[in-house]
Amino acid sequence: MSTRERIVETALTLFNQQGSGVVSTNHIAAACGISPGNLYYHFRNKEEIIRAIFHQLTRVGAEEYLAINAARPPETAAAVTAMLDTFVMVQRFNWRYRFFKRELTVLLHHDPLLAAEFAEVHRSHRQMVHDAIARSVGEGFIAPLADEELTLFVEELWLIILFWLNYLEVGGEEVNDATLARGNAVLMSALRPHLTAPAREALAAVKTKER
Amino acid sequence: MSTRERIVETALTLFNQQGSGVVSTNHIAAACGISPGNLYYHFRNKEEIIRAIFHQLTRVGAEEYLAINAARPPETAAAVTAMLDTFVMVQRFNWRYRFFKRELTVLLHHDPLLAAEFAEVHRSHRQMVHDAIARSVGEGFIAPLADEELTLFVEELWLIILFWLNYLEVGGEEVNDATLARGNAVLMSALRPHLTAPAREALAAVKTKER
DNA sequence: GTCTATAAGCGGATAGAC
DNA sequence: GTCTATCCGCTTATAGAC
Repeated sequence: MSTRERIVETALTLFNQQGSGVVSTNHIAAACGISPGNLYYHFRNKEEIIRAIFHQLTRVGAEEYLAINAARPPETAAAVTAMLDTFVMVQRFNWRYRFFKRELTVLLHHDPLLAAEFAEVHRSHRQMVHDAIARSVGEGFIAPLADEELTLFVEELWLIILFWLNYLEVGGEEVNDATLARGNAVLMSALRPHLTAPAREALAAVKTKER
Repeated sequence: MSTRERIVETALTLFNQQGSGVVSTNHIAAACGISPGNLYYHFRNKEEIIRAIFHQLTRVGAEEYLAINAARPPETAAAVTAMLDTFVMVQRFNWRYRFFKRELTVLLHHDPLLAAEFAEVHRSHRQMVHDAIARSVGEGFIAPLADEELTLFVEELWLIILFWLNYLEVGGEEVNDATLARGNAVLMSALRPHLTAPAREALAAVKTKER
């Protein structure tokens, strides 16, 4: 692994443990076993390291999402399975980059360049949720919605996905498999009133199989 | 206004504008027109100022909530009106103390004492939402729910209320009357599938009257 | 690419006079 | 209650040798 990559990985670990605010470039260099000067050879400043983490996060997230959803067949059962798998993937993903989500608003306030980049990714991800729901309506998995209702529904789902980890943390709750699963349960609770009868059956079938 | 109160108000303004991370105690003292030493006479450190803001926020929030909900009559129309008024109140409230919500996870990570205090308030507020929904079920305004479903539904609503402002900010959207109103629309969208027929009629009546 | 050394500045916090 | 003066520690960032 190159020095540059080691800096990014080390920074991610320290940021997750202690928060990016209290971890200085000196800390990162020391934990890497390199000198501060060397760190500044590879990165202009701390913001640039954070942006590098963000780029990695974006790339990895897209890959994992596509691996689950790119080629799923159009059956309701497959849709339900893909949806549940995606929920789990997103939760694990958020946990891996937890400092970023935890400090998101502060980081964006601090670095306008990062804010612009994130806003674009944010919109495109929300669009992906929108497309996924619209496709599911077409497949008879979700009950039809007016355009405006669909937009609000997507925002609701996307907000839960984005902030569940923060919700746990501000409530003083530990992040573990049980609390992450509860986040998925909240998502399902938001989704349930919109499911069609076949989807409910498919969901029940998947759940039965899991036991 | 006492010096202590002026420090708290000035700090709130500066934190909202620039973020608590970049505003130092020196900045606050200068903006107050007092010396750094004097500030430290009134507060042991910056965390104590932030906790003072939090205590004000908690007190004001409870007062405003009770003013709307304490003595509402048990009719469905009154329940719908109180609910809508509460949504608007909460949005304005979050905006007034926006730095606190924006930086919440970071602030709590930084100050275990604040974290403990906030967790308690958080639980009690969530319980208030729970009680309000349970009462509305009793009044025939919301369709009956199993206990587990009710808990998930409350978490869903509470999460939207807590993080709508953050959601807007991370998307690079301006916070204004229109985007705050959209937050209320998302809340209504989450609520709508659970409303009973009389509640839908009452809601439609209120909306018609508003025009 | 990597190191050492160091400049320059800021933040938190306190002592002691008034 | 309020001020002035000041200390300490730390961070960011750069210069220049190897």
